[in-house]
Amino acid sequence: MPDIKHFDPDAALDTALRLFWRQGMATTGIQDIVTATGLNRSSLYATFGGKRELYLAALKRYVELRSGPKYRRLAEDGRGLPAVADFFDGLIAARCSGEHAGWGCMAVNAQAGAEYGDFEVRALLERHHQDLRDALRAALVAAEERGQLAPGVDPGPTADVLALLAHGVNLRSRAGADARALRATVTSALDSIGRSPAV
Amino acid sequence: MPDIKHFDPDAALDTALRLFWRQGMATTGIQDIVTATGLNRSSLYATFGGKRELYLAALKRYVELRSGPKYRRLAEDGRGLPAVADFFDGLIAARCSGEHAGWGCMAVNAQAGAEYGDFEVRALLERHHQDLRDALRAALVAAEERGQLAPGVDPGPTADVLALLAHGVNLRSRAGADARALRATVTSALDSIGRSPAV
DNA sequence: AGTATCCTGGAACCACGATTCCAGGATGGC
DNA sequence: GCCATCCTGGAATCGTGGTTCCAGGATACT
Repeated sequence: MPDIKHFDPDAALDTALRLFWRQGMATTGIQDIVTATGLNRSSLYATFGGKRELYLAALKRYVELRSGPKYRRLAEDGRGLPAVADFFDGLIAARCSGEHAGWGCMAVNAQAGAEYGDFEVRALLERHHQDLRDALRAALVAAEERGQLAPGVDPGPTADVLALLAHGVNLRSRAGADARALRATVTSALDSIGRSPAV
Repeated sequence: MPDIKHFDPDAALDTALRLFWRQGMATTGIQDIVTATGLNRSSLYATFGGKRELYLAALKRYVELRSGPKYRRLAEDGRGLPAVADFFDGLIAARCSGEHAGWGCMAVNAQAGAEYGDFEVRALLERHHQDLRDALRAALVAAEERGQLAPGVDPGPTADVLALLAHGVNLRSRAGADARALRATVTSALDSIGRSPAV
């Protein structure tokens, strides 16, 4: 091994990830990434290959490191509806405050944008959606076992409803939607599937 | 008036609209529009001004001519929940079949994309969302008056939930989601707010 | 019929997009 | 300490982006 990289590829990828997340792939130039990371074009290309590969790596990183853990925790949390409520609370907090406020969900953004033309992107996003759906369903099954669900509420379709709701939250958060308003909306949705609807 | 346009501006705008709708603003080039409309760059610029103005006009046209009528019909339909169900049926049909299958909603796409950086685009989309929300609320108020809603279901927050759900449907339709699956999801959501939940 | 006005066609313009290439420098094994 | 190997910096390349300009042609009023 004659020479070694003078920078941290993971850190660089994370910087690129943030740019793609906020601005989308089409409107983020290589120059933007060069400027933000501080490293040179040559190093970028030598390390990641090209813009498409870089975006793909960033999206994969997002799905695995940002979404993945949240979904896994939801799926493994056995408390039922409280777990679902906590999941949405965390989601709204992450979307409306802190460093990434107003950025939405990178995967949702990609789905609505032209990035979606890419075959591998499609596959990643499809799996991402299924992961969310499955995690919600696991939590709802737990809720059902604990008798938390109103009669006639089926975990499967309800998980689909909540997954679409989460997509909606992600989307609206980009518009700078108020966190309290989003929480109220989610609460209303969860109330209508819970055992004793809010009186 | 010495000379008159040799083409129909509305038809040209509609062609541009379809391109922007499908591909987004960033990835649609003026050349694409020139090719699709068959008319010349000069005519395009003389008529619409520039890419940004053209996109803005297309988006406004979309909101007024495509979304607007649907929302108005929903708001004025006094039947309550059946009106909401019909609205979603029509939405899913339009998103999953016909000429625009898999295109999603232009407004939703714009919200997730970089188009959203533009001030006027933001204003248009915000109003678009409010229109949807208001229409749903009007329909839910009618449902409440007719005693169609389950106890504890409030038209206001529920309209917010359904608006986010609609956004989710629009998003997923771009992924080529199955129309029947989407209908089942929507049915599940509507059942949980209706008077007698599916047994 | 003449003419001022506007529209059309095509080329030209300029900036910025992604990508590649080459020289120079640093590294680790022998 | 030498050398093959890889990394770095910056310039160069080539295509494409949006936009503008000008000559030629068509029009409607006088």
